Amino acid sequence: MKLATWNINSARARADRVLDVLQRHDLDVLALQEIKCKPEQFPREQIEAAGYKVIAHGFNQWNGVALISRLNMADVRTSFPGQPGFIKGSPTSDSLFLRSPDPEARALGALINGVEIWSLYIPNGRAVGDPHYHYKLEFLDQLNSYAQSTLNTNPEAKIAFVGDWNVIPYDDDVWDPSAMEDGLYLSEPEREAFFALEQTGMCEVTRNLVTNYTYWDYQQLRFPKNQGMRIDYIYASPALASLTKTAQIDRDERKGKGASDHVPVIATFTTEHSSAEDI
DNA sequence: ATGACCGCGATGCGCGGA
Repeated sequence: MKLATWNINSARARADRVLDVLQRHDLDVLALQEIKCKPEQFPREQIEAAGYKVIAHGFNQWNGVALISRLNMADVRTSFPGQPGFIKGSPTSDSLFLRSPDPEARALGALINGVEIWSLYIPNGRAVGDPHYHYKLEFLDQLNSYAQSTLNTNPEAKIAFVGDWNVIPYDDDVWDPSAMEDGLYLSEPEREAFFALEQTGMCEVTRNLVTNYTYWDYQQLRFPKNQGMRIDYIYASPALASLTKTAQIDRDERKGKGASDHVPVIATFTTEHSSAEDI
């Protein structure tokens, strides 16, 4: 199975690039973040004509996630158990948290070829100590709890958490750590919440196979100067991680007019009944 | 050139992104 994750920064503005990426990399599954539209606005015609199924989840111009797959998608869910919501004016205290009954469109899961795949858009956090920062940490903590309980029930489960994590795990994952406003993305609580997934057995599978950034800001010539950040990752459960074959980043996708500020992160797994090249 | 923010909805800017 060839799986990619990509923060597309508007599906409508980049419909042609989505189709290009699907076909250029011969993807089985593409998880998108920041589609910035409602499901009925998603540009699905060309993609479906190319033989893919599309599931989109979005409420408005903010956030939004999607799954595109040439394989069947079952058990679709638009939030994970415990996923927090955000209510404007929420207190910063962790104990008085933010549990809106309607989480934002930041998670979409489906069972594809025996793998439970989640397209995830972790909250930005805005600033250390901001209510959105606590929201971000709670989101990661609840995702961790979900992984833990799922793997407790079935240690052999094949699970993939893919997406835009908005965390810089190591200082080498950014061109200049001091450039981050007040240390957002690299604060210890954010890193601890990111790495806590490893304690459930989940493993980030691109770390040792590629060294490249996945995001370059549109401003200040960040891409030509290669001043980027590596914040898009693929976590896999033990049963899936052991099947990892390759990982890559499509850096060329950042070039030219009309690029997203993120590039696709791609991994292949030797799962059964998938594309011919996986045999 | 890989090149000097972008997308969205609502309008003539503000918000959010990172």
